[in-house]
Amino acid sequence: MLNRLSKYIKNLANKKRATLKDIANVLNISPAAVSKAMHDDSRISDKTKQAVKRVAKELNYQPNHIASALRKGKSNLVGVIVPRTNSNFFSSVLENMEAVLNKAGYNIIITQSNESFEKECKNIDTLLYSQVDGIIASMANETVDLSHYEKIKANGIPLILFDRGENDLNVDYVGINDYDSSHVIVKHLVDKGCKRIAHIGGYRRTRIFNNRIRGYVDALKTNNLPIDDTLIVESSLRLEDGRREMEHLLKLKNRPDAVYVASDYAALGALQVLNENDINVPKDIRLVGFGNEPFTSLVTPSISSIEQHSKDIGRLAAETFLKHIAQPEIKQTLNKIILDAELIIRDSST
Amino acid sequence: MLNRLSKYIKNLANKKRATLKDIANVLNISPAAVSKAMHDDSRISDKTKQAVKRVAKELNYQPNHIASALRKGKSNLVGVIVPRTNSNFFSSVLENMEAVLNKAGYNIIITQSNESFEKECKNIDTLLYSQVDGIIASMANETVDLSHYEKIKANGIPLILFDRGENDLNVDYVGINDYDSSHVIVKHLVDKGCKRIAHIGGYRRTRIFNNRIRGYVDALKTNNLPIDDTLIVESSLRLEDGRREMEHLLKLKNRPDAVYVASDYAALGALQVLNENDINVPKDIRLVGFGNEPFTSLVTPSISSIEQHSKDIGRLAAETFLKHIAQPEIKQTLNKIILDAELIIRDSST
DNA sequence: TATATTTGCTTAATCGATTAAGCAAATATA
DNA sequence: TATATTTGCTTAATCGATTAAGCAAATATA
Repeated sequence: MLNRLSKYIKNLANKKRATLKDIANVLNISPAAVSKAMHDDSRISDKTKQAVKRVAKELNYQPNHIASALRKGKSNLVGVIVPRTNSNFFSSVLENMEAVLNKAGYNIIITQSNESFEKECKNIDTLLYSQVDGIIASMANETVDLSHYEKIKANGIPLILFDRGENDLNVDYVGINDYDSSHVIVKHLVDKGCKRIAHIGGYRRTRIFNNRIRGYVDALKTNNLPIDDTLIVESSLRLEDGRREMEHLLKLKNRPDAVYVASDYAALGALQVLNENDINVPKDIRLVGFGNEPFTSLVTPSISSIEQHSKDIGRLAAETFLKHIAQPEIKQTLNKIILDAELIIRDSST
Repeated sequence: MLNRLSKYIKNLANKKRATLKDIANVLNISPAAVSKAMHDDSRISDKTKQAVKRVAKELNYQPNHIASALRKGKSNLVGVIVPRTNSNFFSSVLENMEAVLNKAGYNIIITQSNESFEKECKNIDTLLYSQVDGIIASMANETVDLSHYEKIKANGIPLILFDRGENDLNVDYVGINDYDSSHVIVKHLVDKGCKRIAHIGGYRRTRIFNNRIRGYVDALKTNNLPIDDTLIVESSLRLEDGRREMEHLLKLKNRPDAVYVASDYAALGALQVLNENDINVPKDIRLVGFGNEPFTSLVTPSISSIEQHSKDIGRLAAETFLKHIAQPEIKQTLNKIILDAELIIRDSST
């Protein structure tokens, strides 16, 4: 046996990787016995187990996950689709998602849609080809047609959405409460004595921005404030959109005394315009952003913002996937996990 | 044949996924012929190809990449290891890397080391188990021992390092020229009339920070400026480190007239201290950071910084991998691609 | 017309790991 | 001592796709 072993070790340089069969040959037993020994099957003797493990180490054996995936019909891969990774929110979600899934023996394949419907379709195809055991996704802004997501459901693997979801799909969802966030912000500003609160929002056709606008309008009603359509604007919420809309709001006869911006980037643009016009923030106009991007605490004055709990969202989305895997009999139904948003109050609104 | 087809379509609900065999059964030909037809083999008639493709569509056939990977000994997966995704630099690298690899039919598995040596070892094991066709990595700060990277080379798959590399490994590397970057920065500050240039750097034990310090010292010599050890400090380069070291520099009898900080976060901390002490930037003290983080253009005054060409690094690392795959006969040798760093001049140093 | 070549497939093995079924030897139980 | 059970393996099939080898029919060439 020692001869066989040393022969095999010599061949290591030539051979690619050791397989179960190689170990079996060294020990003169069947590959089936080796497989069982590696998995500590109770019907294999301790003596054999020890021998197998020793030889496995000696040959630097590494199991071929692809072969095992094919046989078991399980790849231990989870596909993830995000609009982009180049954002603090999404990269933080991914980080925590990965941590949870890794612990459970899963790896993730990350793909980006770049907010494009077409790319999103391609990503789904790619992930299905790769035989992923499930898909966790946040929808692109462009996406309206949902047939490609139905394809995932038709494949019989779990689909979990986060942040950007869609009720019609009837799948699990993890996200924050956009509607309530607006209430928290408006209440905070009212408490500070604000009476004319403007809202620089996103486009209503995107669910999350629509919810923020609805929340804003309802919160004004709740606080007995009039609704003034000139104080509600829709935009793409980039930095320059924030600048343009803030300049516009400053030209109004009756200026607002607070601005709630639905994105931190646009909020920063608004802040730049306010600073340039020597308008004191927060004394003259109070400002609140959304997303708690790192720079909100770095600029002067620091910007109050909504923390989206990216860590929890990543963790919960991963755990939801694992729950489905553990109990495959449970049919996928609409099961929403909505996290309470948290307002981080900084200098711009104190 | 129509009967067979409709039978199969009916079974779709029960059956998981259609396979080559299913298509073969419908058309009453062999699975081998179906495989060849799908790949447009010249020895298959057009009639059969059309029939196969029609039935494939009808049955919603999706090739099982795992089976094909096992047979072909090629997973079309590339493993990537980054210290973290939660950084503008790394997420941008990943984005561009993915774009190039996707086009070539590869998917990427992203793992994070969190700057931990132990996690990095685990990541490598995971990726090797997954039978990746290659690994692209940026080393954790903690990593000194390189045996786990040798394991990748022993496996016979290409290894490409970027940003954080190591000469001893003798593998391809893509990164910027840290040493030259320091020269560019020092020259810029000298051109602006600065005579006492301080350097808040990282720890010398990390290769890239060591290179930046060496570059700074040599550039001072080149410009006939004296080297003053009180103006060189090493730190972890977080925001609070920048604050502390800047406060320290301000207490010197002979204050610097410029500060070159080896990270944007520390540079921001330094800027905050300067602003708080009513020191005019750039008039009294000029400031330059490193990394071109998005916030450098957002703060007041905006911070000059070094663009690390994350897009190019991602693209080049991916292309280097593809080159190795295309020409497997080429032995892996030390092949460095060093990009010229670009100084983005902003208000803090004009 | 006789032979050579091409076309269009089939057959059978393979990539590694896993598992149901089964068998002989060892041990336990009646 | 005779039968039942347990232990420790082996045999053989399987997961889907791919491919080398081969064969018969069709077509081309001499």
